[in-house]
Amino acid sequence: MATNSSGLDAAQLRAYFALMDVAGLLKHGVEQQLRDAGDLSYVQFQLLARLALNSTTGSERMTDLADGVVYSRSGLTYQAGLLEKAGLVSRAPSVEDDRGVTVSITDAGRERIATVLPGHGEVIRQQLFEPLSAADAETLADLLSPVRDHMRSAPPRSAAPRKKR
Amino acid sequence: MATNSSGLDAAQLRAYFALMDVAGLLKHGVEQQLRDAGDLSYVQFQLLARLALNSTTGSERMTDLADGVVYSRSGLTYQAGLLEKAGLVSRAPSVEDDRGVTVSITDAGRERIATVLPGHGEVIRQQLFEPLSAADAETLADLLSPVRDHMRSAPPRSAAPRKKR
DNA sequence: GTCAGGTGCTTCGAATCTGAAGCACATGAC
DNA sequence: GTCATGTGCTTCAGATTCGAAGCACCTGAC
Repeated sequence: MATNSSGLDAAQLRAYFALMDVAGLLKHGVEQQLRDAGDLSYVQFQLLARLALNSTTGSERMTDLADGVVYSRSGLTYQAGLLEKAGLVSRAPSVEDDRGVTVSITDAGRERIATVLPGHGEVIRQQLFEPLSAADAETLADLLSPVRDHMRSAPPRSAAPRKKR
Repeated sequence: MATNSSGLDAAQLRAYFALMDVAGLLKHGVEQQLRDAGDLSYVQFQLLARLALNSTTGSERMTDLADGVVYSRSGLTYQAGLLEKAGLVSRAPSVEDDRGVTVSITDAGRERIATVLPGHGEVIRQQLFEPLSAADAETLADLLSPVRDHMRSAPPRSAAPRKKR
């Protein structure tokens, strides 16, 4: 406690730094693989993966996507534009809400994900899980999943309340 | 295993996604606090903190800083420039190696860190450790520290080998 | 010495990211 | 209906990021 006034104990500090470092390094590694294997950025991969795996229809509204991925709305507009230009997703006005835009993954998008996934898993396995047992992985998941839920529930994520006018 | 070809099992997938999500959300929260409390970006905070806490002299070479923080060299040059302009850091040619630049934290830099740290810890505690027991934090640290070491040792981090000429 | 190749940092240009502001539609009060 | 307010998305300007190329110095072979 001598050299810090953060109010965190030693174990918490270790955990915090390790977590952020691992996530940063892992993102780097993954980003490289995705670029090489399928010309995708990490965000683009997340978006496609979410559309491909996380929903039965392969579509989702922009806001839900932005909230699912940790991302700003304007950034999502930008990336959705890139993905659309690449033919991996399509955008259409939402049926129930004329303001909304529904993003759908295309067949090309699914193919791209399929192309990239095996290598992706390989990188994760080598970089993240190499030093971890199967039980460790389970423990890690059990530890972090509640944290994610806690974080997601607390503050109003990407949709910050508008300022007064 | 039906819906993915990543080669990762269910627990690994959960752990991977939870890890990345938690890190992303946490970074967001921390970034906001740092901006409000001390007008620092996350990277800037990392750099200052590393200088303030991690070394006896309060100085370090650019490359070591870049490797310590997960960061590109050119990005570090940019941020070091900002920090220097803000008076939080000073740069001087290295003594032993005329190519090298030694970055040192200034008194103002130390003050800034001290200003920001308590609130920083508060955010971490609320967002990250709220759902975790003391034992959990320890477990997390023990799980992730080896992973970080593994990742740092394997690939040639920020200093990618130069291409042939 | 001197030369070739390696390393430390910066510069440059292009890509990406963000918050704030803007536009269009939705919703509810009246 | 009309109005005030809220929400979904995009646009915009500016900040940040990265990799590649450039420059200066260092190191070892000769």
